Amino acid sequence: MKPRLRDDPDASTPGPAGWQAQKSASTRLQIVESALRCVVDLGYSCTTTTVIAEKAGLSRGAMLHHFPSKIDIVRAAVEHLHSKRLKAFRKAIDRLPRDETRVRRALEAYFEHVKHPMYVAFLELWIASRTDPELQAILKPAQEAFEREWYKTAVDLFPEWEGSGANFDIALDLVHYVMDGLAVSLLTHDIGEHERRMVGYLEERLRELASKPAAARP
Amino acid sequence: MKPRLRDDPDASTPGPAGWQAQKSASTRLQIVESALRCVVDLGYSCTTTTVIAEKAGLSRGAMLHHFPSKIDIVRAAVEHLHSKRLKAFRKAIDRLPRDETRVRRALEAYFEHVKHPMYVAFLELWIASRTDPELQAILKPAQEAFEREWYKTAVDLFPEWEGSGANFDIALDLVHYVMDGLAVSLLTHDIGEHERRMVGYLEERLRELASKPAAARP
DNA sequence: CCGGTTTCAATCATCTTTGACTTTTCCCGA
DNA sequence: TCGGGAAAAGTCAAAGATGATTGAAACCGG
Repeated sequence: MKPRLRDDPDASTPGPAGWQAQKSASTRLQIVESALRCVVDLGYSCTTTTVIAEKAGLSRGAMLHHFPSKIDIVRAAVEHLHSKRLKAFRKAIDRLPRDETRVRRALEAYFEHVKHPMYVAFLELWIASRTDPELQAILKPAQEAFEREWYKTAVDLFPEWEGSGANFDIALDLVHYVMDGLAVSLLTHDIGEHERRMVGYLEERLRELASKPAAARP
Repeated sequence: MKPRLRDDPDASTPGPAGWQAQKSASTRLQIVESALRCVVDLGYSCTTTTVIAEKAGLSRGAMLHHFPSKIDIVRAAVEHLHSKRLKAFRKAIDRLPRDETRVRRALEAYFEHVKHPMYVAFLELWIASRTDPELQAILKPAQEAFEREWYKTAVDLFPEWEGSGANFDIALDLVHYVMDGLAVSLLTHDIGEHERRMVGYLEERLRELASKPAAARP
């Protein structure tokens, strides 16, 4: 029913060592991605070990061999999610041209980021972590790392803003808050004119903040 | 253990009809508020009938007499929450002076609104409703009603903007998205300088949108 | 004072989720 | 070819949540 591991094209470790054990990392990846799919499709509270195993195409017992407990799956899933978010974001930013369209394109890259199902998973986990200390202990450091990376990326992308004082921080905050608000809206209704117009408006505000005389950073 | 219903000071119906049945509406209110408290304190997924009854000070059986099923409690809780949000919001708006400080004060009123635990409950339910059709069927109409009311309130508060074309809509969207983003941020960390600064920035943008030449409404 | 109705309490059966345990299958090297 | 060990599958009991049922207590009208 399930193809042999050796034939599994999902194997992402091209290393020469073809251990059987090493190959079973593919199974772990399947489990982790199944868990994230469950969070997106069913919500965090319905993400039970049973459905994760079902969607991953294994038995529960097999899964609990790789991850002794549910929290271990969650931990691995969060790390995987964080890594994917970061990689996708950096990739999108790295291919931006260094011309006039940078602002617009960076905004749209970030907008794509929050439209992605990955961000839905993140929001589900984020909300759940409010009342789940164990999850919070896992998610908070990952998110803080992401935001630091985001800040660094922004500085890297707009080096000329670095000296522009508080305007730069305000711009980042503005993008952050508006995008989060958009993400929450997009959870329940499809994208429409309001959302697109807001991205356009954001762009104008960013250009304005970039050109305005620098406000003193407190 | 529980005071007699007749002595219950929570009774909000000052009508002359002192029916026993009428008074038991107080018990229903207790249950509903307990449910909302549970959503805020424990999250929606941990809001079980058992803890609701516990926090309300009744037995589970007694509670299930008033609300035959859990979804009935949720329905009543959503309606109560919606009503409370609306009333609190209108009250905050109605006492705003009609002077220059309107914009700032309206913003702060809305900020207070999203800082309130009530809004945490709403967010929890909103996220949960993404993957819970039954909850969505209850929550979505309530939220749409709230947003319509919000729009009407805004028009009422800033009548001179009504003719200012798309700028008015953009201003409302902007406030909406930024405040939602702030609310998500405030879920997990306390309010700080970033949040306050953003409210200040929002105020500037609203004044700008109000004074700028009207953009054609599409 | 009494009977009926409403409110409250307690118990029960069912279902789901979880983690531990046991068994079977498969891969690799000797 | 065979045996060791990892991977996968299946089984089990404990805990928790839900809804239904039954029994007790309080209140009202007559």
